[in-house]
Amino acid sequence: MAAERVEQAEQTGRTTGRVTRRRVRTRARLLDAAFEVFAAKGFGRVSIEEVCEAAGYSRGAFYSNFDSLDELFFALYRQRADLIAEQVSWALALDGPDLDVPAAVDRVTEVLLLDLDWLLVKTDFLVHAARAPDVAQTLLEHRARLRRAIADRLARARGLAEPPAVLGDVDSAAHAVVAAYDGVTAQLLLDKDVEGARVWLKQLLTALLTDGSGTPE
Amino acid sequence: MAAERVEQAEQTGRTTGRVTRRRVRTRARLLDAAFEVFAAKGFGRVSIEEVCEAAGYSRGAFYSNFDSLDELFFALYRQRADLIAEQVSWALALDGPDLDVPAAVDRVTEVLLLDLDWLLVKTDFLVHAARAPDVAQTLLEHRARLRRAIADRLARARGLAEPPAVLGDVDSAAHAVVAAYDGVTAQLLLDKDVEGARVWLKQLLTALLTDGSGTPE
DNA sequence: GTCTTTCGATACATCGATGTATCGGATACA
DNA sequence: TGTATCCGATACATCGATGTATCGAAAGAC
Repeated sequence: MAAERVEQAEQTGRTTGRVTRRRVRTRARLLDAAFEVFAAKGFGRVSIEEVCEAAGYSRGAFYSNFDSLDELFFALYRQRADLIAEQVSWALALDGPDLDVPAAVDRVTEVLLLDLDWLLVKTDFLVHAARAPDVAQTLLEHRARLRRAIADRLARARGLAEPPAVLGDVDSAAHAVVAAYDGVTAQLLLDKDVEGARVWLKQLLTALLTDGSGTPE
Repeated sequence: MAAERVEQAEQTGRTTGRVTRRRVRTRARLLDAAFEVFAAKGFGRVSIEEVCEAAGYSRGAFYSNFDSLDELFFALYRQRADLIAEQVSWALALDGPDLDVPAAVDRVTEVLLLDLDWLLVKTDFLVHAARAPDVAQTLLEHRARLRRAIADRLARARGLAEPPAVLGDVDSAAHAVVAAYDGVTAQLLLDKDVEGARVWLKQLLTALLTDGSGTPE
């Protein structure tokens, strides 16, 4: 029942009927608390009560807003993922019509590897999605959108800049960019060296996106 | 107490004192069952009892062999990871002194992306390790060994083949290989398209390891 | 300000998982 | 084959988490 209410609210964008202020606040706080707790302990080791405690609410509040931890997790992921996606497309759009590859790589790298906690939660979610086909579907669509955005950007730049890589089309290149990101993430989750990861990702991306001929201007 | 016994047994490679046959068998069966169950449901959603049931034992057997699910998980990871590592170094060593890059890539790719269940468990373990520094340490060492093996192989091939990539040294190249592997894994976990992933990984690796000048012979 | 509706806190019932202690059968060794 | 040891099954006690039902208080409508 909690889920239906929320759905309704999201459809209108505003609260429908008598769905209200207080609710939005507590829902937001629950989500924030969940983020902290999930990041710290991992989705699999968190109880509903822990989330509520961290948020300063009782379980009553939780069950009034969500039906299960899974649902909350999903909502949390959507919220944060959308936010990141926005930042990325913003970073990609910064240049004029022609793209300065190294600069764009720099900007995107900053955004993507900024928050270790987010990477933790995101990876947790990946593992979760890997066993829930419908969730996986959603995640795949997110990833596809991201790739599309990158591919579009690269395509626009292609005419002016040098040929990009050994990878044939821009789609492959975009695919490679995402793969590199995921790859670097894995290492980062273990060694926690954010700066190192950032440097390494930049290096990797430039290697993938520019030909062997050196940095383009 | 279960842990100490096991440690002892692993040191000698054979059973010490009165540690014995039956034990080894049930331990192995518990590990196999754990693999299945973890792959199917994810580490976070599995109870000790479920593992025992799948293995055809009672919880008594479990507590006689392990102290916790975490310990079993760790043991399981080591077992399988060592096995894979062996297969990989075998695949790498197949060529003579000089390396046939595409062929080696083919072979390694077969080994690495063969078993979807293993990827699931492995990723679960990564997420687990990301929050347990000592476990992370072990995993990092595993990865370092793998990179070293790749780097060594590349170094031996370098003299004869063409310059490899835009990435400077062989260490960077090895690093990139691992990153590509992890990156492709993420996608594979979602779309479950093993063949596609294999093709894509090959493409990515050849792009990283051979210069833009085309496939080397 | 009142009145109605909604939200969230509390209390309760239940369930499943954990860990331990104990015991009977299996196994190695003489 | 006898015997001492080990292994794993069973039973039990406990704990924590879940979900629900109920109720008082807050918030919006008028």
